[in-house]
Amino acid sequence: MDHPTMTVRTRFAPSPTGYLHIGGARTALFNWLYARKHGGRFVLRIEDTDRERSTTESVNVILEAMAWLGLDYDEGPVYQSERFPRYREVIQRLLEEGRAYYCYCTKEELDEMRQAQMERKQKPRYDGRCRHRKAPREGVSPVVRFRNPDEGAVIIDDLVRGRVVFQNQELDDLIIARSDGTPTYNLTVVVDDLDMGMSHVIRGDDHLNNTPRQINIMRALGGEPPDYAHVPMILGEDGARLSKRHGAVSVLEYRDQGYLPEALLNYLVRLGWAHGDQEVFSIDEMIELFDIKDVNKSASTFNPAKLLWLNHHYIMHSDPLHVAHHLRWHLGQLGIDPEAGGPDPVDVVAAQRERCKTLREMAESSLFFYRDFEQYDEKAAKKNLKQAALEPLKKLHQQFQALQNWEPESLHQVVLDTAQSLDLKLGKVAQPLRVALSGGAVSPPIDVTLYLLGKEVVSARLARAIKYIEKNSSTP
RNA sequence: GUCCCCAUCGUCUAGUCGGCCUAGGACACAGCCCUUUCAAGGCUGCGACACGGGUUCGAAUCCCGUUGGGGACGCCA
Repeated sequence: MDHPTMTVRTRFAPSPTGYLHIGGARTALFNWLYARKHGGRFVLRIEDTDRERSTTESVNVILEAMAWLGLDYDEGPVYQSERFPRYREVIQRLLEEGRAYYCYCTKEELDEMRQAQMERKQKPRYDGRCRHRKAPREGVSPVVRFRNPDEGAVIIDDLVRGRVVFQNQELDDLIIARSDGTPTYNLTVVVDDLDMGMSHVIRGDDHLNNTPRQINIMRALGGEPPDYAHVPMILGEDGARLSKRHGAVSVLEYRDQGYLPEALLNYLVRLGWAHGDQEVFSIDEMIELFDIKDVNKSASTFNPAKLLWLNHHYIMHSDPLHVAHHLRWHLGQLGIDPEAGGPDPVDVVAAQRERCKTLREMAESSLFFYRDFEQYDEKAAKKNLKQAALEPLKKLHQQFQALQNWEPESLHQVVLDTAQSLDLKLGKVAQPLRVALSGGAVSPPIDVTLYLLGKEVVSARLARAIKYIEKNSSTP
């Protein structure tokens, strides 16, 4: 099976008509993993033969998403729009060899035919009425159809589905060139998979039905079909195919929401594939353990909650340096330049990672480290910044100003001592302090928060809080 | 409608050739513990072999059917 002489070549072939979605990303991942595992080559091909719908903007978004995911390709991107001469040549050859013919049927005629077939409860398919037409029809620019075999069957030994058999009678003569001469999908895929020497075609389940047609064209061209692997679809929570209405489906949207690429990859690889009870896989482990033959046959439902859990896991357990790299980007999105002042993002990551499931969330709840908050959280202030907090805060203010070494341990001791000396429970001191410093009721542990903020900022914010209490709790 | 495919907890899944499965893990959910906030962490609980027939000493695992779901049927890819 795995001939050492035969190098594995896989490809990801999106059509640039939108963003890179979750399902496409998983297909890309599977292809990438398979190539990497076998020391093969991974090719990126842009299927932009439909000029109406393809945009360069969409190409850029796809490339950006691939780069963010870290799915690097060894060849490409190859643009099908640049290979039209080659497709024309192949179409011409099929025409000359009688494997294809011109069809002059109008769209109206075809619609009629289909409708009639539907009414007869038949599968709508082209009946081949132009197969033997000799003369062109006036005023109609023809399409080219592939002449599909009438008899026999196409057997596909799919790497994930097993053997699937299609009767040629079920297939019709599909269009391989539009009336404007441009090639269609089923032709370009075949030509490219052959020309590019693909050894394995790993793609979505929705292409399973196209496969026998493609194999027939390949054979007509004298080519040997690659191995196919049709991976199951990803469904939304309502059981329908995953789409925009199920929430975020674009890869870059996940980036923007604060997901780590490795978390998304890890989630995706576990959709339809498992290795025992293991849930977390590093990229290297995926490459080592993944095998397309182990992919499940059934569709799986996209579960955002589990992705979120994985993301949190990666935030907590990855190298803080790495997480900080991504956090910087998110801080930047919020208009913060961490280089311009404030704590090192690496320290922020260490302080925040338990309580933030996304980097976006972490960036947002870390804003107070980098700039003054506008106002106190209403509830938190009402509960904590009241008369009773005045004395503790004043005392803390003094103590901190007098403190020589600004370290978490000594800061911790100050808070402890203050509470003790005032005969208060720790919460009565720490919580008002937290609100004074962060503006809200939630922050990293108070000593860490103090430490990261620095003496100057702590002093200023305490002064602000004291003033706030004095102003607000003075009864008129 | 026709063809193709699929079927284990709410979700992702484990379940090597049928026995070790009174079906395991993870997410979610609930409760308890820990606790200076929020978390994190620990423990416990809830919860599935779609249904009906076979085959067999024995089936989640094999066969058939039913039902349910998905996909394809385009001068889209």
